[in-house]
This record gives sequence, C-alpha cells and structure tokens, in this order.
Amino acid sequence: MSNQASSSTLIPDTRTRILDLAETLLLERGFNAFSYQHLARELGVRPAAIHYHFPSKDDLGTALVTRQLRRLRKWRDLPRVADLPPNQQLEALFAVYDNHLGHDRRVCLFGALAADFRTLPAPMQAELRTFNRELTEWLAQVLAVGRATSTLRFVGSPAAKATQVLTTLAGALQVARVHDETPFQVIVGQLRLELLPS
Amino acid sequence: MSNQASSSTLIPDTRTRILDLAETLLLERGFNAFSYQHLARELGVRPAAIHYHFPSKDDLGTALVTRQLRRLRKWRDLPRVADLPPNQQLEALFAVYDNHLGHDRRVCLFGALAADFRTLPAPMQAELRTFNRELTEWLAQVLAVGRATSTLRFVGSPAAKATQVLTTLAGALQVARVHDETPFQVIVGQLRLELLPS
DNA sequence: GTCTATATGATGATAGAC
DNA sequence: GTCTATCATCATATAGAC
Repeated sequence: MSNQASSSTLIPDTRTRILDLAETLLLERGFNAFSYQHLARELGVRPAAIHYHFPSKDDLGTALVTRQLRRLRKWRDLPRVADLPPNQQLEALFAVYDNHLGHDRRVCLFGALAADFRTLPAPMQAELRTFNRELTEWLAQVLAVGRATSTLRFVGSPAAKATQVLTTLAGALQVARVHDETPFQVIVGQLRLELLPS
Repeated sequence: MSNQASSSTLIPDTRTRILDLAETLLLERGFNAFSYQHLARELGVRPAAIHYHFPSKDDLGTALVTRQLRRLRKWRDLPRVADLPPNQQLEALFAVYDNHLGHDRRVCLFGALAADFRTLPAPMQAELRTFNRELTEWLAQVLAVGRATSTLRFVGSPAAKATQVLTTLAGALQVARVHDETPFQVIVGQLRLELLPS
C-alpha cells in the first residue's frame, strides 16, 4: 500500500495499474474476453504476478465492480453534483455516459456485465446489483424533485422513469459500439426532448 | 440436408440441434462463455463433430445471427403482424421481448452480443448491424404510420424514437437478467404509458 | 512482500477412421 | 458424408525463488 492511486503520487502502483487495465479491457471487450495473459503482457510482467495481487479472476472482477461502486457514491455526493438543480443533475449524468463514448466508445459497467451475468462470480453479481440499485435510487430522487419543481417533466412514477432512463443510457452505449456515435446522440437528444420542459 | 428444421419432420437434424443449443447458450450466457465442449457434451457427441458442421466458432456464430435475421424478416412479413394497426404491431413487438423473458430470462440477440462486439468475427458483426438496422427501420415505419393515424403518440422523429425504444427493450431484458422480471415489466409499462394515447 | 518458473486442465482446430 | 482420436495453444492457478 505504498503507492496507492488515492495518494498524491502520480505513478500508480502495480495493483492500481492492473485494475485500470482490466477495467479498460472489461469495458471495451467484455469480462470473458480478456485473460491474465493479456494483462501480464501489457504490463510487462508474468501472469502469476497478477495472481499475487488478485488470487483469482473472480477476485479481480469483484474488485473492479467494488471500485466502480465506490466511485459512484463519491461522484453522487460531490458538491458540484449534489448541489445542482435536477435538470442539471440529469445533464451531469448524460455527461458521464458521453465521457464513456469519448473513451473509445466504452460501454458502462452494467452494459459490460449484464449479458454474461450468469457466468460471473456471486460476489460480483451482488456488487453489480447494488451498483445499479443505488444509481437508480439516486436518479429517481432527482426526477422526483425535478418534477416537483417543474424543471423536469415525465409521466409515471419517478422510480419507473429512472429505471427506464438508465436502461436506455446503458443500451445507448452498446448501440454506439455496434454502429457509431450517431445513435447514442440521437437517443440522448430524444431523452432531453422528452424530459426537459420546452 | 435430409432432415432440416424447415421440413415437416419433428426430429431436427444435428446441424439444427447444434444451432438451437448454441442459441440458448448465447442468449443465456454470452458468446465467449460457451465452448464446443459444452455443446458436444450436451448433444452426446465429440467436440470435433461440431467442427464438421461449423468448421470454426466464427462460422457457428455467424450462422446464429444469420438465422435470427432470417426469422426477423419472416416475422415482420407475416400477415398476422404486417396487417395489424401500428399500436398492435408495437404490442406484437413487446410480446417478442416478453417471450424472451419467459424463456429463462434470455436477453435478445443484440443485447447478448453488443458488449463483446469487438471480439466477434467480422461477418458476425456485419450481420448484427444489418439485423439491428432492419428492425429499427421496421419500427420507425410503424411509429410513423401510428402517429399519422393517431394510434401512437410521441415527440421527435420516428427514426429517433424507434432507435430509443429498441435500445430500451434490449436493455430491459438485461436488467431483468441482473435483477428480476419486475424492472422489465416496469419499463414496458412506461413505454405503453408514453406511446399509447390515453 | 513481490514476482517467476511450472503444472494442470480447457480451448479451438486438424487429420484421418468409419 | 459424418464423426472420433489427437494436437498445439491458451486458460487459470500453485509452489517456490528472490
């Protein structure tokens, strides 16, 4: 723990370098499409070196989701996000997905793991459920306040709309992967058109 | 070709049995999560027997997408679908996704392949793009007619709305996989609420 | 504490038997 | 034409060197 990502040093330690690379491969190719060999080759070490930091691939996968969950909570609670009006919180959410698009059209964590879900280790499944539940609850709250203050507009319950919007955004990144950026922009444009009062 | 699925016999030939099982595994576990061994064990043959019918896994994968594309075109052109009014065509589409849900919460073809897209062979990628494009074009047409005849209601272009709705449906099956059927029903309920005039 | 050499099994694919 | 025995390679994982 001498050189963590959270410290002030600029050079990440091996553990963090592994996590960063694994995250890239997960979001760009899928969990079952990269191996310890891929990681090791890219990092200039032997596969077993990865096993030291993450005994099994299950451990690595779980660590990846746990880190993302930690990031979600941190992001959500940032003053520059938490203190925004609901319509701008929604835009901040769009910006996160747009940022994925800019990083070589990465899909989001949920979109990367949903299809292969049944092949994932149980702890990873549990963490991903928590991740999605907390994100949905956050957006439901944003939507509820937004409608109450007339800065957002929609029919149905805030919880239902939150589930729908997040599902659409996850899917939009997948469509962008299969085709190009256009459908993503089209979908987000459609969401804005529907949610933001004219 | 002595015993094809399209013939009147009830016992599918080996090739069709392979395709059916591979399709199940693809939609329930993902393309990179099943092997020729899995197929062979289940079918009671050796892995190399699969290689006879589909020389490489790439060939098998491509055949799977091609078959689904053929089915899509057939379904779309069925009188009982093509002759419906737009709102009922939309319901017919929902029924297809609901049917996936009923089959052990299978995701749709697109949802199964999008995350791992970059690891797929080029012909498979091309077929999946065609599949998604044709489905979107079909729905866009349904939506256009629906709005013109006041049986469906939405803002934005029919093409944009079609892209959004299909993306949402694909995502809804993925959410159902990760959690349970509830979010799927919630999302489809939300789509009905928004698209069908009250 | 950190990593390398090595083992064991699964993977996709070939050559050849029936 | 259809499938089986076999292969080379890659997968994850362990035991042990530094």
